[in-house]
Amino acid sequence: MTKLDTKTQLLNIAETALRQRGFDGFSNADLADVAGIRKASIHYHFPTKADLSVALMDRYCNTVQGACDDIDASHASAGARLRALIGYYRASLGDGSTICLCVALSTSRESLSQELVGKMIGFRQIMIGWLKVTFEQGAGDGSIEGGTQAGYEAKAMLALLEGAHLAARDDRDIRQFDAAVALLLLRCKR
Amino acid sequence: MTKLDTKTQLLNIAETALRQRGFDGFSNADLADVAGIRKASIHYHFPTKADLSVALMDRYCNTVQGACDDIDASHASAGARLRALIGYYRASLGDGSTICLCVALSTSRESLSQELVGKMIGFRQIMIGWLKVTFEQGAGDGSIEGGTQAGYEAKAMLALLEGAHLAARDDRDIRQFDAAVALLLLRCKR
DNA sequence: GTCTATATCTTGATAGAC
DNA sequence: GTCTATCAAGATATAGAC
Repeated sequence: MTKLDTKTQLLNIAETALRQRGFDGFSNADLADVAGIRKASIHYHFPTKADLSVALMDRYCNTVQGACDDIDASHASAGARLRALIGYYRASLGDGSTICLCVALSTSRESLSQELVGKMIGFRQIMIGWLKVTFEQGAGDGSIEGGTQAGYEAKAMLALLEGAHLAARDDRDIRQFDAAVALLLLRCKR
Repeated sequence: MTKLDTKTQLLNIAETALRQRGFDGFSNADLADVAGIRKASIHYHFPTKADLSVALMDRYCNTVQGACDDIDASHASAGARLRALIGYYRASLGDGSTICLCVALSTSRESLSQELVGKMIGFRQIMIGWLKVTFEQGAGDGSIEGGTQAGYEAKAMLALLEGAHLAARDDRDIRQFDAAVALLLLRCKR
Protein backbone atom coordinates (compact mmCIF):
# COMPACT_ATOMS: atom_id res chain seq x y z
CA MET A 1 0.00 0.00 0.00
CA THR A 2 1.93 2.98 -1.27
CA LYS A 3 1.05 6.41 -0.04
CA LEU A 4 -1.57 8.15 -2.15
CA ASP A 5 -0.69 11.30 -4.03
CA THR A 6 -2.24 14.47 -2.67
CA LYS A 7 -4.69 14.86 -5.50
CA THR A 8 -6.21 11.41 -5.00
CA GLN A 9 -6.18 11.95 -1.28
CA LEU A 10 -8.11 15.19 -1.71
CA LEU A 11 -10.64 13.46 -3.94
CA ASN A 12 -11.16 10.78 -1.32
CA ILE A 13 -11.60 13.25 1.50
CA ALA A 14 -13.87 15.45 -0.57
CA GLU A 15 -16.04 12.55 -1.65
CA THR A 16 -16.66 11.50 1.92
CA ALA A 17 -17.28 15.09 3.02
CA LEU A 18 -19.64 15.76 0.15
CA ARG A 19 -21.61 12.59 0.67
CA GLN A 20 -21.87 13.30 4.39
CA ARG A 21 -22.65 17.00 4.36
CA GLY A 22 -23.54 18.10 0.83
CA PHE A 23 -21.98 20.57 -1.57
CA ASP A 24 -22.60 23.62 0.60
CA GLY A 25 -21.73 21.73 3.75
CA PHE A 26 -17.98 21.27 3.38
CA SER A 27 -15.20 23.77 2.75
CA ASN A 28 -11.58 23.84 1.73
CA ALA A 29 -10.74 24.23 5.39
CA ASP A 30 -12.31 20.83 6.11
CA LEU A 31 -10.33 19.16 3.35
CA ALA A 32 -7.10 20.84 4.36
CA ASP A 33 -7.48 19.74 7.96
CA VAL A 34 -7.85 16.09 7.05
CA ALA A 35 -5.24 16.14 4.28
CA GLY A 36 -2.72 17.86 6.52
CA ILE A 37 -1.99 20.72 4.14
CA ARG A 38 -2.99 24.38 4.04
CA LYS A 39 -6.23 25.28 2.38
CA ALA A 40 -4.54 27.51 -0.20
CA SER A 41 -2.63 24.49 -1.45
CA ILE A 42 -5.86 22.85 -2.55
CA HIS A 43 -6.21 25.36 -5.36
CA TYR A 44 -3.04 24.00 -6.93
CA HIS A 45 -4.78 20.67 -7.52
CA PHE A 46 -8.29 21.98 -8.11
CA PRO A 47 -8.49 25.68 -9.06
CA THR A 48 -12.13 26.01 -7.97
CA LYS A 49 -14.65 24.06 -5.96
CA ALA A 50 -16.55 23.49 -9.19
CA ASP A 51 -13.50 21.82 -10.73
CA LEU A 52 -13.18 19.56 -7.73
CA SER A 53 -16.84 18.58 -7.88
CA VAL A 54 -16.67 17.76 -11.58
CA ALA A 55 -13.62 15.58 -11.01
CA LEU A 56 -15.43 13.86 -8.16
CA MET A 57 -18.50 13.15 -10.22
CA ASP A 58 -16.42 11.85 -13.13
CA ARG A 59 -14.59 9.47 -10.88
CA TYR A 60 -17.84 8.40 -9.23
CA CYS A 61 -19.46 7.57 -12.56
CA ASN A 62 -16.46 5.48 -13.56
CA THR A 63 -16.38 3.70 -10.24
CA VAL A 64 -20.03 2.78 -10.29
CA GLN A 65 -19.88 1.77 -13.94
CA GLY A 66 -16.98 -0.49 -13.05
CA ALA A 67 -18.94 -1.96 -10.16
CA CYS A 68 -21.81 -2.77 -12.51
CA ASP A 69 -19.41 -4.45 -14.91
CA ASP A 70 -17.94 -6.49 -12.07
CA ILE A 71 -21.40 -7.54 -10.97
CA ASP A 72 -22.27 -8.63 -14.49
CA ALA A 73 -19.08 -10.65 -14.74
CA SER A 74 -19.45 -12.45 -11.46
CA HIS A 75 -23.15 -13.31 -11.30
CA ALA A 76 -24.97 -15.63 -13.64
CA SER A 77 -28.62 -14.74 -13.14
CA ALA A 78 -30.24 -11.32 -13.32
CA GLY A 79 -31.73 -11.84 -9.89
CA ALA A 80 -28.28 -12.37 -8.41
CA ARG A 81 -27.05 -9.23 -10.14
CA LEU A 82 -29.86 -7.16 -8.76
CA ARG A 83 -29.16 -8.49 -5.29
CA ALA A 84 -25.51 -7.60 -5.75
CA LEU A 85 -26.34 -4.04 -6.75
CA ILE A 86 -28.53 -3.62 -3.70
CA GLY A 87 -25.60 -4.87 -1.66
CA TYR A 88 -23.36 -2.32 -3.35
CA TYR A 89 -25.68 0.55 -2.43
CA ARG A 90 -25.94 -0.83 1.07
CA ALA A 91 -22.18 -1.02 1.50
CA SER A 92 -21.71 2.48 0.12
CA LEU A 93 -23.68 3.82 3.08
CA GLY A 94 -20.64 2.97 5.19
CA ASP A 95 -21.36 3.78 8.81
CA GLY A 96 -24.73 5.12 7.68
CA SER A 97 -23.60 8.64 6.81
CA THR A 98 -22.38 8.51 3.21
CA ILE A 99 -25.29 8.70 0.81
CA CYS A 100 -24.90 8.50 -2.95
CA LEU A 101 -22.82 11.37 -4.33
CA CYS A 102 -25.48 12.18 -6.87
CA VAL A 103 -28.13 12.50 -4.16
CA ALA A 104 -25.85 14.59 -2.00
CA LEU A 105 -25.39 17.03 -4.87
CA SER A 106 -29.08 17.14 -5.76
CA THR A 107 -30.04 19.40 -2.89
CA SER A 108 -27.66 22.09 -4.10
CA ARG A 109 -28.65 21.70 -7.71
CA GLU A 110 -29.46 25.41 -8.06
CA SER A 111 -25.94 26.52 -7.19
CA LEU A 112 -24.17 23.97 -9.37
CA SER A 113 -22.79 24.44 -12.86
CA GLN A 114 -24.68 23.12 -15.85
CA GLU A 115 -21.77 20.79 -16.48
CA LEU A 116 -22.12 19.19 -13.08
CA VAL A 117 -25.89 18.87 -13.31
CA GLY A 118 -25.36 17.18 -16.66
CA LYS A 119 -23.06 14.64 -15.06
CA MET A 120 -25.60 13.94 -12.34
CA ILE A 121 -28.24 13.25 -14.96
CA GLY A 122 -25.67 11.12 -16.79
CA PHE A 123 -25.07 9.08 -13.67
CA ARG A 124 -28.76 8.29 -13.35
CA GLN A 125 -28.86 7.30 -17.01
CA ILE A 126 -26.02 4.85 -16.48
CA MET A 127 -27.80 3.29 -13.53
CA ILE A 128 -31.20 3.19 -15.20
CA GLY A 129 -29.68 1.67 -18.32
CA TRP A 130 -28.03 -1.09 -16.35
CA LEU A 131 -31.16 -1.72 -14.29
CA LYS A 132 -33.36 -1.87 -17.37
CA VAL A 133 -31.17 -4.48 -19.03
CA THR A 134 -31.05 -6.45 -15.81
CA PHE A 135 -34.82 -6.39 -15.36
CA GLU A 136 -35.24 -7.51 -18.97
CA GLN A 137 -32.87 -10.42 -18.36
CA GLY A 138 -34.67 -11.19 -15.12
CA ALA A 139 -37.98 -11.46 -16.96
CA GLY A 140 -36.29 -13.67 -19.54
CA ASP A 141 -34.55 -16.10 -17.24
CA GLY A 142 -37.27 -15.96 -14.60
CA SER A 143 -34.85 -14.92 -11.88
CA ILE A 144 -36.72 -11.69 -11.07
CA GLU A 145 -40.38 -11.89 -10.23
CA GLY A 146 -42.85 -9.26 -11.35
CA GLY A 147 -43.82 -7.21 -14.34
CA THR A 148 -42.27 -6.98 -17.75
CA GLN A 149 -42.03 -3.22 -17.99
CA ALA A 150 -38.30 -3.08 -17.40
CA GLY A 151 -37.97 0.66 -18.08
CA TYR A 152 -40.41 1.60 -15.33
CA GLU A 153 -38.97 -1.00 -13.01
CA ALA A 154 -35.54 0.54 -13.48
CA LYS A 155 -36.63 4.09 -12.70
CA ALA A 156 -38.66 2.99 -9.72
CA MET A 157 -35.81 0.97 -8.32
CA LEU A 158 -33.23 3.74 -8.61
CA ALA A 159 -35.60 6.13 -6.86
CA LEU A 160 -36.18 3.55 -4.16
CA LEU A 161 -32.45 2.99 -3.61
CA GLU A 162 -31.78 6.71 -3.30
CA GLY A 163 -34.71 7.22 -0.97
CA ALA A 164 -33.60 4.26 1.12
CA HIS A 165 -30.20 5.93 1.51
CA LEU A 166 -31.83 9.07 2.85
CA ALA A 167 -34.02 7.23 5.33
CA ALA A 168 -31.09 5.24 6.65
CA ARG A 169 -28.87 8.30 6.98
CA ASP A 170 -31.43 10.39 8.86
CA ASP A 171 -31.87 7.56 11.32
CA ARG A 172 -28.20 6.62 11.21
CA ASP A 173 -29.53 3.12 11.03
CA ILE A 174 -28.85 0.86 8.10
CA ARG A 175 -31.88 -1.23 9.02
CA GLN A 176 -34.00 1.51 7.47
CA PHE A 177 -32.27 0.74 4.19
CA ASP A 178 -32.82 -2.97 4.64
CA ALA A 179 -36.51 -2.50 5.37
CA ALA A 180 -37.01 -0.31 2.30
CA VAL A 181 -35.45 -2.86 -0.08
CA ALA A 182 -36.83 -6.00 1.62
CA LEU A 183 -39.64 -6.63 -0.87
CA LEU A 184 -37.33 -5.94 -3.78
CA LEU A 185 -34.93 -8.59 -2.53
CA LEU A 186 -37.78 -11.07 -2.23
CA ARG A 187 -38.45 -10.64 -5.93
CA CYS A 188 -34.95 -11.91 -6.77
CA LYS A 189 -35.59 -15.62 -6.99
CA ARG A 190 -32.08 -16.77 -7.78
CA MET B 1 -57.43 37.36 0.71
CA THR B 2 -56.06 39.39 3.57
CA LYS B 3 -52.39 40.20 3.65
CA LEU B 4 -50.28 37.66 5.48
CA ASP B 5 -48.46 38.64 8.64
CA THR B 6 -44.70 38.88 8.30
CA LYS B 7 -44.01 35.73 10.29
CA THR B 8 -46.17 33.55 8.04
CA GLN B 9 -44.75 35.27 5.00
CA LEU B 10 -41.23 34.45 6.16
CA LEU B 11 -42.18 30.83 6.75
CA ASN B 12 -43.59 30.59 3.23
CA ILE B 13 -40.53 32.15 1.63
CA ALA B 14 -38.16 30.06 3.71
CA GLU B 15 -40.00 26.85 2.93
CA THR B 16 -39.70 27.42 -0.79
CA ALA B 17 -36.06 28.46 -0.50
CA LEU B 18 -35.19 25.48 1.67
CA ARG B 19 -36.94 23.01 -0.57
CA GLN B 20 -35.24 24.49 -3.62
CA ARG B 21 -31.72 25.00 -2.32
CA GLY B 22 -31.31 23.15 0.97
CA PHE B 23 -30.48 24.32 4.48
CA ASP B 24 -27.02 25.64 3.63
CA GLY B 25 -28.23 27.10 0.35
CA PHE B 26 -30.35 30.01 1.50
CA SER B 27 -29.61 32.94 3.77
CA ASN B 28 -31.40 35.65 5.67
CA ALA B 29 -30.50 37.98 2.83
CA ASP B 30 -32.55 35.85 0.44
CA LEU B 31 -35.56 35.89 2.75
CA ALA B 32 -35.26 39.61 3.40
CA ASP B 33 -35.14 40.41 -0.29
CA VAL B 34 -38.34 38.55 -1.06
CA ALA B 35 -40.16 39.67 2.08
CA GLY B 36 -39.22 43.29 1.50
CA ILE B 37 -37.70 43.84 4.93
CA ARG B 38 -34.13 44.10 6.20
CA LYS B 39 -32.36 40.93 7.14
CA ALA B 40 -31.84 42.02 10.74
CA SER B 41 -35.61 42.19 11.15
CA ILE B 42 -35.89 38.46 10.59
CA HIS B 43 -34.29 37.81 13.96
CA TYR B 44 -37.27 39.45 15.65
CA HIS B 45 -39.51 36.65 14.35
CA PHE B 46 -36.98 33.83 14.44
CA PRO B 47 -33.95 34.45 16.68
CA THR B 48 -31.80 31.88 14.88
CA LYS B 49 -31.84 29.92 11.68
CA ALA B 50 -32.33 26.79 13.76
CA ASP B 51 -35.50 28.27 15.27
CA LEU B 52 -36.82 29.04 11.82
CA SER B 53 -36.10 25.53 10.60
CA VAL B 54 -37.82 23.92 13.55
CA ALA B 55 -40.89 26.07 12.99
CA LEU B 56 -40.84 25.13 9.31
CA MET B 57 -40.64 21.44 10.03
CA ASP B 58 -43.42 21.65 12.62
CA ARG B 59 -45.69 23.38 10.17
CA TYR B 60 -44.75 20.91 7.44
CA CYS B 61 -45.63 17.91 9.59
CA ASN B 62 -49.00 19.43 10.42
CA THR B 63 -49.71 20.29 6.81
CA VAL B 64 -48.90 16.82 5.53
CA GLN B 65 -50.79 15.18 8.36
CA GLY B 66 -53.78 17.32 7.43
CA ALA B 67 -53.42 16.33 3.79
CA CYS B 68 -53.49 12.66 4.76
CA ASP B 69 -56.63 13.23 6.82
CA ASP B 70 -58.27 14.99 3.89
CA ILE B 71 -57.36 12.13 1.59
CA ASP B 72 -58.86 9.62 4.01
CA ALA B 73 -62.06 11.64 4.26
CA SER B 74 -62.57 12.08 0.54
CA HIS B 75 -61.66 8.67 -0.91
CA ALA B 76 -63.46 5.43 -0.27
CA SER B 77 -60.96 2.78 -1.32
CA ALA B 78 -57.35 2.38 -0.20
CA GLY B 79 -56.23 2.35 -3.81
CA ALA B 80 -57.82 5.72 -4.42
CA ARG B 81 -56.13 7.07 -1.30
CA LEU B 82 -52.74 5.87 -2.43
CA ARG B 83 -53.27 7.46 -5.81
CA ALA B 84 -54.24 10.68 -4.09
CA LEU B 85 -51.08 10.69 -2.00
CA ILE B 86 -48.94 10.16 -5.08
CA GLY B 87 -50.77 13.10 -6.61
CA TYR B 88 -50.03 15.16 -3.52
CA TYR B 89 -46.29 14.45 -3.77
CA ARG B 90 -46.45 15.18 -7.47
CA ALA B 91 -48.15 18.53 -6.92
CA SER B 92 -45.72 19.50 -4.19
CA LEU B 93 -42.93 19.43 -6.76
CA GLY B 94 -44.42 22.62 -8.15
CA ASP B 95 -42.47 23.69 -11.20
CA GLY B 96 -40.13 20.78 -10.54
CA SER B 97 -37.84 22.51 -8.07
CA THR B 98 -39.43 22.07 -4.64
CA ILE B 99 -38.61 18.66 -3.23
CA CYS B 100 -39.94 17.41 0.08
CA LEU B 101 -38.75 19.56 3.00
CA CYS B 102 -37.55 16.49 4.86
CA VAL B 103 -35.42 15.39 1.89
CA ALA B 104 -34.04 18.89 1.43
CA LEU B 105 -32.91 18.89 5.06
CA SER B 106 -31.44 15.40 4.91
CA THR B 107 -28.34 16.45 3.01
CA SER B 108 -27.37 18.84 5.79
CA ARG B 109 -28.20 16.41 8.54
CA GLU B 110 -24.76 16.74 10.13
CA SER B 111 -25.10 20.47 10.72
CA LEU B 112 -28.64 20.31 12.10
CA SER B 113 -29.74 20.23 15.72
CA GLN B 114 -30.82 17.00 17.31
CA GLU B 115 -34.27 18.52 17.72
CA LEU B 116 -34.61 19.08 13.99
CA VAL B 117 -33.30 15.64 13.05
CA GLY B 118 -35.85 14.22 15.47
CA LYS B 119 -38.63 16.04 13.66
CA MET B 120 -37.41 14.73 10.32
CA ILE B 121 -37.55 11.19 11.64
CA GLY B 122 -40.97 11.99 13.08
CA PHE B 123 -42.17 13.13 9.68
CA ARG B 124 -41.17 9.84 8.11
CA GLN B 125 -42.92 7.96 10.90
CA ILE B 126 -46.13 9.85 10.19
CA MET B 127 -45.94 9.01 6.51
CA ILE B 128 -44.96 5.39 7.05
CA GLY B 129 -47.75 4.96 9.57
CA TRP B 130 -50.33 6.30 7.16
CA LEU B 131 -48.96 4.24 4.27
CA LYS B 132 -48.93 1.06 6.33
CA VAL B 133 -52.58 1.45 7.31
CA THR B 134 -53.49 2.24 3.72
CA PHE B 135 -51.65 -0.81 2.37
CA GLU B 136 -53.39 -2.96 4.97
CA GLN B 137 -56.75 -1.62 3.90
CA GLY B 138 -55.78 -2.12 0.27
CA ALA B 139 -55.05 -5.76 0.90
CA GLY B 140 -58.37 -6.05 2.71
CA ASP B 141 -60.62 -4.40 0.16
CA GLY B 142 -58.60 -5.62 -2.82
CA SER B 143 -58.05 -2.13 -4.15
CA ILE B 144 -54.25 -2.40 -4.03
CA GLU B 145 -52.59 -5.25 -5.83
CA GLY B 146 -49.55 -7.01 -4.43
CA GLY B 147 -48.13 -8.37 -1.22
CA THR B 148 -49.52 -8.36 2.26
CA GLN B 149 -46.45 -7.07 4.05
CA ALA B 150 -47.82 -3.58 4.58
CA GLY B 151 -44.93 -2.41 6.75
CA TYR B 152 -42.33 -3.09 4.10
CA GLU B 153 -44.57 -1.74 1.37
CA ALA B 154 -44.89 1.50 3.31
CA LYS B 155 -41.16 2.01 3.78
CA ALA B 156 -40.41 1.11 0.19
CA MET B 157 -43.04 3.49 -1.11
CA LEU B 158 -41.88 6.46 0.95
CA ALA B 159 -38.32 5.89 -0.25
CA LEU B 160 -39.56 5.65 -3.81
CA LEU B 161 -41.54 8.91 -3.54
CA GLU B 162 -38.56 10.77 -2.14
CA GLY B 163 -36.23 9.36 -4.75
CA ALA B 164 -38.70 10.24 -7.48
CA HIS B 165 -38.66 13.84 -6.24
CA LEU B 166 -34.89 13.97 -6.59
CA ALA B 167 -34.86 12.49 -10.08
CA ALA B 168 -37.52 14.93 -11.28
CA ARG B 169 -35.77 17.92 -9.75
CA ASP B 170 -32.36 17.15 -11.23
CA ASP B 171 -33.94 16.86 -14.65
CA ARG B 172 -36.39 19.68 -13.98
CA ASP B 173 -38.88 17.35 -15.57
CA ILE B 174 -41.88 16.04 -13.71
CA ARG B 175 -42.11 13.15 -16.15
CA GLN B 176 -39.23 11.56 -14.25
CA PHE B 177 -41.52 11.50 -11.23
CA ASP B 178 -44.34 10.03 -13.27
CA ALA B 179 -42.11 7.29 -14.68
CA ALA B 180 -40.83 6.32 -11.23
CA VAL B 181 -44.33 5.92 -9.77
CA ALA B 182 -45.96 4.42 -12.89
CA LEU B 183 -45.93 0.80 -11.70
CA LEU B 184 -47.11 1.83 -8.26
CA LEU B 185 -50.10 3.56 -9.80
CA LEU B 186 -50.92 0.46 -11.81
CA ARG B 187 -51.22 -1.46 -8.58
CA CYS B 188 -54.07 0.79 -7.43
CA LYS B 189 -57.03 -1.00 -8.90
CA ARG B 190 -59.76 1.32 -7.75
C1' DG C 1 -41.75 45.63 14.33
C1' DT C 2 -38.45 47.44 11.57
C1' DC C 3 -34.57 50.09 11.00
C1' DT C 4 -29.16 51.29 10.78
C1' DA C 5 -24.89 50.02 12.10
C1' DT C 6 -21.72 46.87 13.45
C1' DA C 7 -19.29 42.69 15.12
C1' DT C 8 -17.39 38.34 14.12
C1' DC C 9 -16.64 34.47 11.48
C1' DT C 10 -16.12 31.66 7.34
C1' DT C 11 -16.11 31.27 2.63
C1' DG C 12 -13.56 30.66 -2.07
C1' DA C 13 -9.82 32.51 -4.27
C1' DT C 14 -5.24 34.99 -5.48
C1' DA C 15 -0.26 36.69 -5.18
C1' DG C 16 4.09 35.71 -4.49
C1' DA C 17 7.98 33.59 -1.60
C1' DC C 18 10.32 29.25 -1.01
C1' DG D 1 3.85 21.58 -4.49
C1' DT D 2 3.25 23.86 -0.48
C1' DC D 3 3.64 27.78 2.16
C1' DT D 4 2.22 32.69 4.32
C1' DA D 5 -0.39 36.54 3.79
C1' DT D 6 -4.20 38.74 2.18
C1' DC D 7 -8.58 39.84 -0.03
C1' DA D 8 -13.53 40.64 -0.92
C1' DA D 9 -17.82 38.70 -0.23
C1' DG D 10 -21.25 36.67 2.35
C1' DA D 11 -22.90 34.37 6.58
C1' DT D 12 -25.37 34.67 11.34
C1' DA D 13 -26.17 37.45 14.93
C1' DT D 14 -26.48 41.63 18.26
C1' DA D 15 -27.17 46.55 20.02
C1' DG D 16 -29.76 50.23 20.17
C1' DA D 17 -32.54 54.08 17.79
C1' DC D 18 -37.15 54.98 16.13
